[in-house]
Amino acid sequence: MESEPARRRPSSPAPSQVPRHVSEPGGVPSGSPPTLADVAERAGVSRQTVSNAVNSPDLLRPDTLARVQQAIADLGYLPNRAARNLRTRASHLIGLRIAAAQEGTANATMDRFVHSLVDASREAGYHVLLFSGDASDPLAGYDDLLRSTAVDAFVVTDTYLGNPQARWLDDRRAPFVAFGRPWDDGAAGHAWVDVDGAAGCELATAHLLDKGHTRVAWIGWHKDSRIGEDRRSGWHRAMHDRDLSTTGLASRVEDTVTSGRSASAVLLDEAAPTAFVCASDTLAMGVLHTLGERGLRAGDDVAVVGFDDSLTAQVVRPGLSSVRQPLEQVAVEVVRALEQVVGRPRTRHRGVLLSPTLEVRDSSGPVRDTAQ
Amino acid sequence: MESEPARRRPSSPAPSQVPRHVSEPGGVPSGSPPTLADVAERAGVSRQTVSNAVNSPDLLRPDTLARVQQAIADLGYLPNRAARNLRTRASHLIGLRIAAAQEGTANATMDRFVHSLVDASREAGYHVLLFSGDASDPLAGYDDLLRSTAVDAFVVTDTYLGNPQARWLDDRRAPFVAFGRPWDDGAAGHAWVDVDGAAGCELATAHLLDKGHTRVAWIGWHKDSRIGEDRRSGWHRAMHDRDLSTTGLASRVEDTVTSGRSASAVLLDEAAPTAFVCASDTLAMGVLHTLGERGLRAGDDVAVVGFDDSLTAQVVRPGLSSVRQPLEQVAVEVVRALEQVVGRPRTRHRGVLLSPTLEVRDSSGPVRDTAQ
DNA sequence: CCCGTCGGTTGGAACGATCCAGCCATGTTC
DNA sequence: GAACATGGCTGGATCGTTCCAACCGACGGG
Repeated sequence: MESEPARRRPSSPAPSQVPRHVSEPGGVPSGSPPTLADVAERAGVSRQTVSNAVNSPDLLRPDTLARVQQAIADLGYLPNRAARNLRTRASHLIGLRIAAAQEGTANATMDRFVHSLVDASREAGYHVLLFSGDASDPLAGYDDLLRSTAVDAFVVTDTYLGNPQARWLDDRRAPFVAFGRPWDDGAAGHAWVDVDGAAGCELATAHLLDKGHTRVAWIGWHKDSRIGEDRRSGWHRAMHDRDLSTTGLASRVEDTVTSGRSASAVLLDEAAPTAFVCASDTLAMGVLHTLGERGLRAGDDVAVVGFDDSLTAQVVRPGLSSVRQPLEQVAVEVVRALEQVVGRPRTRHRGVLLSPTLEVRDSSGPVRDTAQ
Repeated sequence: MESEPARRRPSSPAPSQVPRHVSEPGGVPSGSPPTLADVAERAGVSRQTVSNAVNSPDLLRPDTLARVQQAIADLGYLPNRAARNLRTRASHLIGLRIAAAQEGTANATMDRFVHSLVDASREAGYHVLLFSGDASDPLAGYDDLLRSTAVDAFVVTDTYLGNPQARWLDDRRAPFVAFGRPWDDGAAGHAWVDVDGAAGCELATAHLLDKGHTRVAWIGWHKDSRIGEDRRSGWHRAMHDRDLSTTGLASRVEDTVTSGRSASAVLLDEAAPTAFVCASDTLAMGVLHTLGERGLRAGDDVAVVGFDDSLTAQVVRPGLSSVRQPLEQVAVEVVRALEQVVGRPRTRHRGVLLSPTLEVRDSSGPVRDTAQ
């Protein structure tokens, strides 16, 4: 399926170095996989000893351990998950709900985050289970997975609309970590990890101011978006730190390309900004449209910075400068918090706030030495 | 939904035995979730009868069924996955390996597919378990999940480099469905679903020819990419169907924006095409760059069509016409095939080939009535 | 009247792991 | 030297479900 040319070749020619249990005529395993009891018999020990060899090797005498490990290798034994899950009341699965993909948006944050989370989880011995639900019911799906003990914990991502999930999960003592701050409820005691959007926009704005711009406009989301207002505050702070006025320079719209396009057109007409900082790459793309329509060159005539460092920002021309969230790091922190949370919910946890970085590309232009 | 909060009250005829999952002062359930035995006791039947009520309701007498269902509802019972998995030797989980995200590429295919697969799976009673592995070892991860019986089946996606996974999984009799044809091995008996890339490119090319273009160039991937060659053949076929020459009009490069940019520059200089069909949106973006540099207007002066209908294609200006894979449909077919495959591997399966569609945007321009 | 059939229901066993109490040699202590 | 602690290992019980053989009352036919 993948749109990827066959650049690399499979390195090893014969990928069949896997030790299997009872080798058969064709070298192909059949029948049921080996169990703990099989290993125990082969090694001449009890089941529990095999279990210990797997889970707490330090309990065994070195020679016994070696004998058991040999038997495990011979048979290609791996513990049966279902049995282990049943006994330990844990699934080693993390539930992640993915919302409907946003077509027509440049947003690729989720994709990158999911991948990072999968990687980070693996190192902690977890796998990621995906489920979906429509945006109208933020709770759908969680309940069933929880009651059927299908997952050990959740990672909650869509906290942008205030997060009823957080409170709901907290009420049921379900272990979870949120990617996103508990905007509504400062007293919420659950674990969370977030990226400092204000700092990101401050970074972007300062970058533009350093280049000599003085009239930097903001295009963001509606006022009821906490994330949007947070990001906006970064722009506002950077401007006021240098005693620059922001009046008439801000616009709040929907997160679509056309909104960004019309908002930037209006701003250019009414406030004559020389640069734009946007709450998303989607909006920034709208700005680029406007500039193109007016024959203005992004980067040279008017600078633009987006937010999310989407794939689009990377491939569009001119390259779109953008604030990049450290999603790999977020995932690591989320998993770290998860390990704290599992088993003992309801303990208070500190949130983790990470700083984004700025990817500078041509849309924020070459260095200007002189202002105006 | 079954998201029933703890509003249930202990029904009027004061039950002497307190159900373990009784609602508490705060309305918050605590302790361990109710089990089959709890439901059985409350309904005054045996465990097996409750099990039947859940799995084969038609075996019960209507009045018994009603009584059991009432008890289930009262207690908010949901079967424990681990126990069920252990007994039935099935996890109701589908393993999907996601490769490292490709930065600097417009590709968002995987994202869309994952989402579609999650939706399609849910309707079939499955969940999707993600795992990862680096591209160097295409087999990593599969083995462990298989031996630990963590998943029932796999969906294999990265078949672009020939798929050693397919053969390997086939050898172990592991149930799986491939998204992507078995290019190497026409005799492969496993189930697969794929999108007809050739048809897509033929569609794109015919669309351009209909608009009056006669010199339509191709930018694709290296010759050892089976997918690339397949897509190319669609362009080739469309051209030859109308007795148009293709000599000097094709270029094969890596899947990067810069490759697309330089390839299109060379083609414009040497073969003067008036339109481009590309094997990916990434390459098409490169073409747009070249046009921009030369002051040519995409759509008006030179037409461009990409492949994948990425988010970038949707938000860039001018909108990039692109071949769109019916991933939702692919996911549905994959799950359908999966249901066939699970339980009885090694039976031969027919492949399913789906047709992509063409999303026409401004980059393939307004209708031209006259050729030339 | 008895036997066979059959729909509906039951209790015990099993799935494959871990928990837990206990066992058995060794040492250690007074 | 008896009493006790200790490291290393064992066997039975258990997690919560489904499979399986059997049971039971009712019904119909010979």
